[in-house]
Amino acid sequence: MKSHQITIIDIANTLNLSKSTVSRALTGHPNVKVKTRERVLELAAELDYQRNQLAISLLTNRTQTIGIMVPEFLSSFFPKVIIGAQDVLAKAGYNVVICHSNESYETEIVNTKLLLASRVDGILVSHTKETRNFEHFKIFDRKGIPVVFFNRIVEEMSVSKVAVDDYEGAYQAVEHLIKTGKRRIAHLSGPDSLQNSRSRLNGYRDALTNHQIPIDPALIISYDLTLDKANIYVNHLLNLPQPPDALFAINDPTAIEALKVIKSRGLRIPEDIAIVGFSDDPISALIEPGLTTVSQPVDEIGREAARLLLNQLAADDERPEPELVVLPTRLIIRGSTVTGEIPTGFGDQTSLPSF
Amino acid sequence: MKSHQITIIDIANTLNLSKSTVSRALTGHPNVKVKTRERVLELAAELDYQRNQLAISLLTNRTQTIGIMVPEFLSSFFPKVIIGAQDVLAKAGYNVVICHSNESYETEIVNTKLLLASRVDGILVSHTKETRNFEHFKIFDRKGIPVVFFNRIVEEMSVSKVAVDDYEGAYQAVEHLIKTGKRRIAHLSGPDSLQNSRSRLNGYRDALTNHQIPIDPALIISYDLTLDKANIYVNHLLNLPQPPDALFAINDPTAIEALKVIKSRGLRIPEDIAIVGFSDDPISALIEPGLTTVSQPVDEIGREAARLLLNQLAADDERPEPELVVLPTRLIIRGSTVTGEIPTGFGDQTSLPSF
DNA sequence: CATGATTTTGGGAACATTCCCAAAAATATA
DNA sequence: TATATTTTTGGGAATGTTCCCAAAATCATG
Repeated sequence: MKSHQITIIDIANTLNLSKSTVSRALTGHPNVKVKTRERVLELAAELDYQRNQLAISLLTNRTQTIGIMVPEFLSSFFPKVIIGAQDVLAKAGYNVVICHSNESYETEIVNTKLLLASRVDGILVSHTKETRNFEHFKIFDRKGIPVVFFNRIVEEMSVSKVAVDDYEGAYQAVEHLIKTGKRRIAHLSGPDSLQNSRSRLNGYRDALTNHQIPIDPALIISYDLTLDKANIYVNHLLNLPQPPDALFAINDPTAIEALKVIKSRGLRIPEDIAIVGFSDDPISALIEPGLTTVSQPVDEIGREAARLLLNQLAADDERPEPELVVLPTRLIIRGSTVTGEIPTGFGDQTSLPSF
Repeated sequence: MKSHQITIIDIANTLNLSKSTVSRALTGHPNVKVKTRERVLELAAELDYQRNQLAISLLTNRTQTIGIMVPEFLSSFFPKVIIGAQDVLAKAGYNVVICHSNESYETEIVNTKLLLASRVDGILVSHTKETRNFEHFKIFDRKGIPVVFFNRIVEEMSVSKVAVDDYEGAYQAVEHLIKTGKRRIAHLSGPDSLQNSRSRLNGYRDALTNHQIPIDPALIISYDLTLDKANIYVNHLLNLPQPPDALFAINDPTAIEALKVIKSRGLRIPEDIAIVGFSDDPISALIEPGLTTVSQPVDEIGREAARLLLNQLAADDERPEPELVVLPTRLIIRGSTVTGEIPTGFGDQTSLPSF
């Protein structure tokens, strides 16, 4: 049983004013006597009046709400992005609704309908690994609701996007492996449906080629990011007649899974096989050996995506040109690729939260 | 520029019907001719009509939205809770708005206002470690908006709550240490403001007392969960004239921090000092040695909290009695407390997500 | 075929707010 | 003091929907 909500009419009646005047007083409209405004504000505070955003939204057709859709949020990556975006959006007066599609295309479609139904003013999206058809996002575009992609971006849609330099990150990771003397470098890649997966693969390829190392297709395995399968693929690689002496994994969870397999087989890391991941998950600094990985400015991805969305939202006449922001990556070297001076594991300043 | 939204009036005009009839057809009201309903549904589908939830909310004073407020969501704990809750709530037709207060009392107050302004139908809350005054939550109660606490529960409010058996979990953890021969067991406790922190401390105390081990106040340190301080306290404990031979930490991040310090001092785990955490964070299975910890049914906490909220929401006449659900914990034994048969680290089936 | 019963439809109020325009009040000017 | 000007206020429409009640249409029964 929700109790009666105080409305401007309640205030108007008590003060013998019209709702129009009360509305003006509360919204800071200039045409209202100072004395009257004071009386209204005082009573409003006293009654703990809260303006009903629903009514305003109905009238203005704006909900001041942004939807953020991510494929999952169990790893620290997306929560960090969300926190960054939320911070920027909150300062601009927007609420945020978070959806996670659980890497399922079906769920993503459902979420899309949900966000449409709750009449969000815009959305920030990182699509699922299953998504190959983007019609459900184009609906937003057609309705004039701005869409910004981040992390996993969609080339076929002309909207603002935030990515990191996946190509360069991968290139540097592989180059680092080459410099430590590795020659048979395997790549556990992600699904072809993900743009960042394709870019990382390209970076891997070009780094090898530019260092006159032939590309061995047997060392490139593309998989669907289902971790228990990573296990199988790593074992497969290790069982090759000519097993790899290094592994560049599409992301940290995959790299960690590989690390488990390799350790359990009694191989030495990095002497027998070196490992590099991608994203610098907090776990990567804690395991042993510490995981060399390509870090991304995660928080900044969220902030930047939010800014691009606000840019689109700000223009009330005509949509501004879509923008593409590519943020830099940075190679973090730990014990999984080098021995000696670099402390193995536990070397980094990480801030784990408390619960 | 948002484009015009299709309304029931558009449909009514096209079909020469009144908005009332169209509304009935769409909502499945029985008093409408089958033929008419078909025509309406057909046109609605064709025009991609979406009912405007804002208008309905304004009318019914229900937003079909639930707020979830958590102190942080960088660790895997709260995201998992949120996923569980969201699943249950979505099936009951509710949307979810997520707020994180970043362990800040100030932010929590701001979030409270936000949720109040967006007229949520109910809230699920785990308060910050700073929160000692709960007036901002009582406002919801007074307005008839049900509140359910989980994980960090508030004793002074008579609302539904979901907790785990912190006392029993702590008791078993400490008893396990005693059984492995440890006698000087330290406890790095959380702030006194958290009910679960107090319960775990009680479990620790009673386990010692029941095994005729005197409680040494020098071995109990209560801290504010700021991880860099954990470092200091662990060093302090190790520097005692009679250092502890075991450490029971309030949570896994604290335990992992302790593990780092202990390893860096060259002590053996568990021979010199054993460690137990609380919550079974995915990291705990990956580090070396694996961390013995008290696991909680995280997903189920969220589901149960959502169910209790739905119970409160369902009764449209009078609020039902608040319920308290206490879920069981389970001790997960790993290499940080025992040597030998138990695999050290990497022993568990963990599912890390992909990004 | 008329009358009553039932099904189907339409009109208007209500939800809380803002905004436009007109009316009223206050103030300035002659 | 009368008139013009400015400030302040009030009334009503509009937003999109549901629900109630009355009106209209259809159907059944004698």
